[in-house]
Amino acid sequence: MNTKDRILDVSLSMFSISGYEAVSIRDICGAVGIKESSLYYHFRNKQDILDSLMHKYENHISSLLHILQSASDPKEGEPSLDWLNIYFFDQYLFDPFCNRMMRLMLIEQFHNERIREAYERWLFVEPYQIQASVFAMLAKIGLVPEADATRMGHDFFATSTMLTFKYLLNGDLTQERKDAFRKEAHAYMELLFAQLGGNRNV
Amino acid sequence: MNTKDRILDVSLSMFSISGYEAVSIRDICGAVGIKESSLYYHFRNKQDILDSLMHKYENHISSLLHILQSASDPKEGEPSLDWLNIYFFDQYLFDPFCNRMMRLMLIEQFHNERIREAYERWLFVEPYQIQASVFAMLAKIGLVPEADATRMGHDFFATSTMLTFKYLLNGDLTQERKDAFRKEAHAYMELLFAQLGGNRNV
Amino acid sequence: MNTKDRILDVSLSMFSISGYEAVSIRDICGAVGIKESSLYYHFRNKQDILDSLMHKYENHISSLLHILQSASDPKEGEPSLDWLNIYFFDQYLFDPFCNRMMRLMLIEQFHNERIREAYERWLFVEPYQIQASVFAMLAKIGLVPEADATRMGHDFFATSTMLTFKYLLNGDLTQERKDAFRKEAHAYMELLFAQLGGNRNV
Amino acid sequence: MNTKDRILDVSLSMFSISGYEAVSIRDICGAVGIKESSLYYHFRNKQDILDSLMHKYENHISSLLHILQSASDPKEGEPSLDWLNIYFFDQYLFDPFCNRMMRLMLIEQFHNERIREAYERWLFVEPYQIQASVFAMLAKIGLVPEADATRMGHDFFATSTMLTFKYLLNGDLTQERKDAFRKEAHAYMELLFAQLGGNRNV
DNA sequence: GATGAATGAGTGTTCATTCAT
DNA sequence: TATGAATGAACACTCATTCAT
Repeated sequence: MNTKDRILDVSLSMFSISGYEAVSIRDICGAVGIKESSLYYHFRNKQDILDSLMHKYENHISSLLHILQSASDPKEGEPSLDWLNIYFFDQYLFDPFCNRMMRLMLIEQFHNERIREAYERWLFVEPYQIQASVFAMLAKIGLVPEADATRMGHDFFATSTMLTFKYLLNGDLTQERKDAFRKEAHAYMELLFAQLGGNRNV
Repeated sequence: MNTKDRILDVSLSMFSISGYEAVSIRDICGAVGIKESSLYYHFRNKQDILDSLMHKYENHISSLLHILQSASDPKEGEPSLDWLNIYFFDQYLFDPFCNRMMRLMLIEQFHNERIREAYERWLFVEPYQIQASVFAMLAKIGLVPEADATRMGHDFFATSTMLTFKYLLNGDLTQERKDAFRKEAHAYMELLFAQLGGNRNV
Repeated sequence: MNTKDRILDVSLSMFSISGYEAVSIRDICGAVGIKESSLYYHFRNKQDILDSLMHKYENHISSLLHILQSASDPKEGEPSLDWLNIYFFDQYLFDPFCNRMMRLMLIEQFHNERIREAYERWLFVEPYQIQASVFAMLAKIGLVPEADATRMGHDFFATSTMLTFKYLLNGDLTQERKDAFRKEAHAYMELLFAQLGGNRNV
Repeated sequence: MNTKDRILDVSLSMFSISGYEAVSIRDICGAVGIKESSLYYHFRNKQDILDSLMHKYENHISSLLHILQSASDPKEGEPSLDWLNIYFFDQYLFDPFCNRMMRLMLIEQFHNERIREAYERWLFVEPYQIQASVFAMLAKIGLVPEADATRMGHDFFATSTMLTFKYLLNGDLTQERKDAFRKEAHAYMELLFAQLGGNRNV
């Protein structure tokens, strides 16, 4: 990893825990192992680091969404818990970069308008829309009764949001927390699909 | 309001938006209208302001819980939407002091162990236990089937937590956000109790 | 002298020699004998020191002009070399504060518009107008032929300006330079009035 | 123009306005369009740029003096306003390089001994000697009475020095300022020679 | 000729805090 | 209760400069 990326990496780790203001350029450079003046070769100023992180996150997310979009295509039949585990949990919610960025947006939501909008968008608006389109798709392919799709989507959104804040954006992201999150999420999914009766590979 | 309380008030307003580190003694004193040196007559240091806020919040909450406990006593029959509106929404979630304190704990959750514990406790642990005891009570008085009490409690907790983070701890606490919260919460309650059939004054 | 005035005094000494940019807050505070942070109790920032000096100079000059105006009133007969020595030389051109301020304006004429205007005004515009009014007065009281007043004023202005730049705003303001200035100025005055013939107390 | 000359050109422009200290290597390289490290291929350090400028100026001046010396030789009869316009005004006082160098020496007169000496020499000593020799020559060829030569020389020096500081080393060197300078200088020359009576091509 | 990457020293400025009054 | 004056430590940042490529 080059110096610029190491600065970004270290900055994100620190910002996502202590907040932007509480982390000094000294702190970052000390952890990266460079002199303070060297940082300014790579970034115009402290704010530029934060902006670069936001930029990187937005790129990351949009490429992730592209993968998700094709992966969620129910060509192989139907969504499975594997899909949830691999794409949604491991590659997004549990992913260190994404997780730290969510924490950063959470605690720095008032830092500037860009972060506010990103926080609102990626923690609430987009997740809501994604579940809506997923459950609409499930209804279309007959896996979920049309009449229940909206309600089930709401519940799913509420539960995954609550679990995210409770386990993934609260304290250290330990294996215990990931496991607890996964366990409760899976239990909820079982319950959800149990309501539908029938046998399927959730 | 005396100087000490004005300092606390102003500090909370600022801390809950910008975070502890980003707010300086200068900022606080400027807003209160006193010189920086005067602040040290009322507080030992900056941390002491934060500690006092936490102390005040804990007192506030415990007196609120006492009221709630007696008020939620189903002597008058059963819980109603009035109860939810008055005690839970207006006096807790929407209350400026409580709301700001929740924001403060949210964005300063890593500041020290006390705040971490309070955040964990008041945003996740206690709300979960309260709903659990409420739904247990509802089951005991026959309003809710024993078999459904746990699941309904879970769902209620997930929904109210999600709505809290989405509407009340995200951006300014405007009337629009309060209304949106109330509307969605009530709609959810209707749905929840509709599952039970029967007529009641929820 | 209080701290604020000592800061101004030291700053002027340094600014007028090395220029604003070349003098650091560290330099100033070192010479004054205070810590750098203490300076910011008295001045908002470095620029504020320069602004205060300009403000002080403008006040000083205008009060000086008031005195000059009444002093130059030819009630006692006519202007004399004493008047020139006391009011114009000693209290203005040779005065350490005024002299340093002129140097400062000279070398910092491009620093900002305020200094540019002051430089233009106090080194060229006002001196020209003052000599014009003085020679007009001399003509009115018959000391100088009407026909020669304008030309003599021009010459006087040219000579005193040249001498000022050559001796008083060039290198250290030593006694030698002051003496050289006074000598040449007096010689010029003798010459000037010699042209008029007659006997007078110049 | 090669890179080295472009650096000198840009540096002089900036130094003569803001002063040596206020102009950074960054500023210069930004304006030239090279990276900071590249500058050190052409100059040993920042001071070396200033030294090169002084060196260039001294060369320029001495070659100018050679031309002047032969040109001022009254072989063609006598000095004319053309001579003044072409050699003294256009090629010296108004010349962008010379003008900027004079400003630089003016505002950086305390930077080091070399600049102090150059300032003293080229703004006061040499101009005084040149006029002295010119008027001596004029006296020798009978254009000016022996008795008046010294006084006229003094006056001429005073006026041209004053006009230089007032119009050419004060603010931007606009066409207006050049015109004002030329107009006043010519008017003064007319006056000076008018005193001598007779007819000549000044 | 020019540059990418780095650095030690220094810049102006703000920080929370102290203390005599 | 409140403030004027001060301070050590830290702040983000810029400086001129170096050196391998």
